Amino acid sequence: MTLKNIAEICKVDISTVSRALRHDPRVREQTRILICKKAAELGYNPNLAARQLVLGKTLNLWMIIPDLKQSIVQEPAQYLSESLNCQGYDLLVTLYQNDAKTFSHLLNRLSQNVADGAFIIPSVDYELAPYESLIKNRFPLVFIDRQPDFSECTTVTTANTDAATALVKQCIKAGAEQFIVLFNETNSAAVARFKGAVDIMIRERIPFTTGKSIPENFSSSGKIAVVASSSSSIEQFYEVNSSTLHLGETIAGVFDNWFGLSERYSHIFVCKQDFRAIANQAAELMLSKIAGNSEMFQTIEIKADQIISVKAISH
Amino acid sequence: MTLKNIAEICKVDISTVSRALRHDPRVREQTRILICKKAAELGYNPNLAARQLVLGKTLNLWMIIPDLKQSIVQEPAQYLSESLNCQGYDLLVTLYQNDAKTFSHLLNRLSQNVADGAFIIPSVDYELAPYESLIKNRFPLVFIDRQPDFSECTTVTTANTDAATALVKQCIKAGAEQFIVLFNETNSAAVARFKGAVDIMIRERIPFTTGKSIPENFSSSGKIAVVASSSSSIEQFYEVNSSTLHLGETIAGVFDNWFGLSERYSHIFVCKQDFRAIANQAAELMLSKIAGNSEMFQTIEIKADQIISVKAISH
DNA sequence: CTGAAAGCGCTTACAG
DNA sequence: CTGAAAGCGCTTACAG
Repeated sequence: MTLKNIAEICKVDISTVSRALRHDPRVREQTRILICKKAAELGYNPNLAARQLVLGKTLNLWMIIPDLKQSIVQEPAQYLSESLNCQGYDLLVTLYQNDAKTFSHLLNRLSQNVADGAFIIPSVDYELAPYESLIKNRFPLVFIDRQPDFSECTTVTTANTDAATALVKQCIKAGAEQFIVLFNETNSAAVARFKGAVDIMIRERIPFTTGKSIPENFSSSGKIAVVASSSSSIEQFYEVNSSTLHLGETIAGVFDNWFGLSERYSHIFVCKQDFRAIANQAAELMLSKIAGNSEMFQTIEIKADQIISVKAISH
Repeated sequence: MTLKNIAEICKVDISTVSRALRHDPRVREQTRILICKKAAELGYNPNLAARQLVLGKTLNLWMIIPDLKQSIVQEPAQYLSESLNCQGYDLLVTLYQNDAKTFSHLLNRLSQNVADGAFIIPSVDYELAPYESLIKNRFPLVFIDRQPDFSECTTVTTANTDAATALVKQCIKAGAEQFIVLFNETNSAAVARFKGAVDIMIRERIPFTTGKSIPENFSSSGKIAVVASSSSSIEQFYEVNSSTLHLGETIAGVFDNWFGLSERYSHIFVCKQDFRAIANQAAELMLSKIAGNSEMFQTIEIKADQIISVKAISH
């Protein structure tokens, strides 16, 4: 069922059908009504590929993500999808499974006019190479959470340095005297958190380590806090060092969610990223890039929502 | 950068460029090499919309899902994405946020030639209406986990009735004497689980309730088991009835994952669905539908992987 | 082995 | 208010 079929049935030109269906005011109401009625009867649906070809835009936006397990992936995807729908765009989520080949494949698709822009959460390729062609062609790209190692990119992320500092302060307030800092992921978000955590410890002369085990110079009586991006890192650390850690005495500080065994810790703090604000900011930047208003590259940091206490025992 | 540009530069016809780039053996090797070299130099990328228009296929498959929070969504999405990539398809995940309007919108897109087929996890519309046009046009559709209320559909799901029966048996083996059955979701998967759970209880004359609270005729000494699709349903029940339930004595049985507070229960059983098998089966059905080999509608049940014991205390 | 031509299903100046 | 024509960027019979 195409415009041509409808044109034949209504005995008008195909161009009139096209106009009528898009409610072009130039077509006579009577003609329009007839055409729309027939089109509905026949179950006409436009062929989007044809429309895209002539208009040069797709009204699709891609979101390229490593997997579906992390909150930083799930939540922005939901919020973006919602807010972009209202703007007339469809958000299409594609997974690269932390695989560099698949990642390049998906970036390549973007160069083939499948979308008008893309949100990217990178995690395998921080080099310029796979992005080169997109960047040369000024394809609208917005990075979320973490960014590649080159400067020609726009990124929306949490104010991770400040957030990590705040998280550490909470732990100190709860009695932490020594720290294990586990922000070891090799991405810009973890690097910022690491900096935020370590800076304050150096400033306050608090002993800390960034290794996988508890060092000898840690005082056996000093209360230990472990800070990390996810509870699984902390749990893993706990298991390796369970002989030295006392059950129910360690303090834990993580981002986003706590999924660990609570009984192991005396206090658990969770720093909540403001995913809704991140998504809204990313959507806004994308739309202005598509409109051609924002040629600039910038990194926008969103303040973390709050730090909540999942568990606190009085001592 | 289009075929036309390359044709001009190489001083050949556009059709020769098209053939050369697709390695048509008819073009002379020397010509092909020149063309491919130039195309690479110029960073040529085909316009997929144009190709789709002439070929009448997109090599895209959509997956339409309610949200990203459930394992039944996350895991099949990952496995499908992986296996379909190998077959030359891109899997595009779209979210309808449990919203009927958005859901219809996405189904409508499918009628507009955006994909060659779609995997659907329904949860708002079990009626025929929104699917009608797709079904009339024999658009390849594979439902996952749950299915709509009409028969013209192909579904891949867990053998939920058997799985629920097995889960109940585990609880009985662990000492359960009375049951709370919470499979209350209004979808085909929950209905099958409900049946599997209740059937065996009736057969074995075990007292059970399907309500939101513990009924009076429950013996106060008999060990209680609660079975549900997710741990959050059980936790919610526990909180409402915490005054009657004894801490650490109830038995819990759920599907997929345990996220609850373990200390409340004496035994926790988790029935693991075989998401990999579900995804593989769904992919296979989709491909044969696209190839036109499978006009049949069928429901395929995948045996649950296993029931694991997350917590068991000896008594 | 290569070219000229038609066509996929749309949109949109340009005439009338 | 409507039609005839060109064109978006490809692919593929059909000739030669």
